[in-house]
Amino acid sequence: MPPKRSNTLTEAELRLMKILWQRGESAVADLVSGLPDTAPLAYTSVLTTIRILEKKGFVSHRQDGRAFLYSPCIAEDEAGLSEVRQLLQRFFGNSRERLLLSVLGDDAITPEEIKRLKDAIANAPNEPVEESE
Amino acid sequence: MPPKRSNTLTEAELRLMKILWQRGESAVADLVSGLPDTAPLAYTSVLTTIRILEKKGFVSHRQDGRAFLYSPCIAEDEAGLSEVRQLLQRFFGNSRERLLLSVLGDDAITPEEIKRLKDAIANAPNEPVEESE
DNA sequence: GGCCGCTAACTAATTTATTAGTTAGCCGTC
DNA sequence: GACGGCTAACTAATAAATTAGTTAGCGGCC
Repeated sequence: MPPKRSNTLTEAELRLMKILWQRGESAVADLVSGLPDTAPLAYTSVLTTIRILEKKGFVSHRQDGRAFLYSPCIAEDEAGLSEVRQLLQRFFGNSRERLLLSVLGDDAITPEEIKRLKDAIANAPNEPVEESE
Repeated sequence: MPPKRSNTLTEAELRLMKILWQRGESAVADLVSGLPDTAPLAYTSVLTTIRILEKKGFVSHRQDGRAFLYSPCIAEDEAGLSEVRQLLQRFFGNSRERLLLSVLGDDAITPEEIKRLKDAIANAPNEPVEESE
């Protein structure tokens, strides 16, 4: 059995999604010009990747004259959360506590960051936030 | 440019690493029998993957009679931390706070989990842990 | 001593991921 | 009305990932 299509964003896909999240609805030419000069891509390369993103359901398009305008189907936050859940499942037995302990135990963390984490969790509600009704 | 070899563990690779972390030094036959009956793999499939893991530097082997015994080169914690850093870089602009806010904002989190996270961070030192000297 | 079974090594097949070239259609310009 | 430039669609090339078959060597068993 060959590898099945990833449900997460690959590097090339994420690069495009970041531009879309930043710029909003964009034509392919916009995406090309939105790429950093240090790592440009050919128009056709971007087109190929964005069509894969559409097949995966991460973006949709509408026609505008001759060109297609692409929009993200999920927000950046949602994509990040989806990746966090993936990580939780793969490496932390779905334990958010174990994930947090890993973050806290990282030698590269600074005291200021630890303080910010403490503040963030202090302000967290004790119940998960309900969807507005 | 084709995709460059991932620095992270793929699904097939992670499955084997988990067995190695659990069992410690193992022969290929041990890995095969350590796989769940619901998703077995052929001996040669495991062998192929474990050799890729060795090429990537995740495992090393020593000879024991005719067989090779494979051991993990990194601990499960280290591998998890490495993935967390990857996630931070890819989706959270290297902000641990933004990652934590994402975890806390997950609808699927339970009040008990939030409490455990609060406890965990309350017990965290204000300075990153120094290596023992 | 020759055969059986286990091992690692090599080969193979399929799919995804990444990058980009070629093609064909449309629209405006000269 | 033909040409140039833009577009999407199609094709292509390469490497990685996943799974597994084939080969060759070595040791033990009858």
